[in-house]
Amino acid sequence: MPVLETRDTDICDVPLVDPERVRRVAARLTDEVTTSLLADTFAALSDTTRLRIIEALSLEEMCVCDLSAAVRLSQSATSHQLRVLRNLRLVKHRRAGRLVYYSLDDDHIRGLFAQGLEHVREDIRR
Amino acid sequence: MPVLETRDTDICDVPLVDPERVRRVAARLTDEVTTSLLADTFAALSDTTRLRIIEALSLEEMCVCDLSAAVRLSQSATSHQLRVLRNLRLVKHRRAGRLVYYSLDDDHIRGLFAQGLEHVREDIRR
DNA sequence: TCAACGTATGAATAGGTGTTCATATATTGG
DNA sequence: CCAATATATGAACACCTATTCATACGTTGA
Repeated sequence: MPVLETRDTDICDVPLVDPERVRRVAARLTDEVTTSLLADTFAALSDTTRLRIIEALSLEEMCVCDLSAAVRLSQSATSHQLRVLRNLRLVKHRRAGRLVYYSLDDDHIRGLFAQGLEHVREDIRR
Repeated sequence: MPVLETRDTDICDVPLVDPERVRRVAARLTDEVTTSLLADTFAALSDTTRLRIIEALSLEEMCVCDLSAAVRLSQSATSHQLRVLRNLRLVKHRRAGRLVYYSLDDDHIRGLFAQGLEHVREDIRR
């Protein structure tokens, strides 16, 4: 977590152009806790390997071995990333003997993924 | 960019449980270029500082000075982050004398932000 | 034209992240 | 109960990122 600057007296080191606007906007910003969780959620989607994992699991439930093959990632790396996604409660898992099957546990993520894709594709078109 | 593992002969180092499924899913994964752009887009949203900037600019157009005050960040750090967002074409800017006004240049991002917020808030509720 | 001001940027640095390698854990077949 | 197998995890390492500090750049008022 980067150090957040605190300015009690003067908020900014340069004179404000429109203090009223600054106050107004600052007052409407989402609280820190929520923003932090939001950042964590997007961070889960900010890596190509996790995106591939998420997309794969959004298609079908898979065991770790098959998943790692499908996304072309080592078993270990796949497992590490699955833990990240598990901690964020984006995937769920069930045991089946020695196998562990993972699947998406969050429809919002599917939605974010889809909406992000739409944006990128439109961006590519230009 | 992390090193991507390549396995020509054997895709995985462990025997596959369901090779057909692996093939099927792998075939449907989004191509690398698009996935990479998608990851970049989400990466822009994966930091609380940038999220605050994006939210502020989604409310009102602001000059760098006022923006840095509103999001409680140094002028320099704000400027650095604006460059990141500019490179991703998420914000646009216009000069007004010595001032430079920034605003959101991407409605999709507003949508992603909103949808992400919705997810997080529902998550907090539980 | 020059000083002042708002913004941008390069370098340095501290902290974070993703992978690999080695190994531990859990489950089952024999 | 033991060997084999699937998955998980800790440590190490290379790379990336966000901030600060110093300074450069661009614009304007005097």
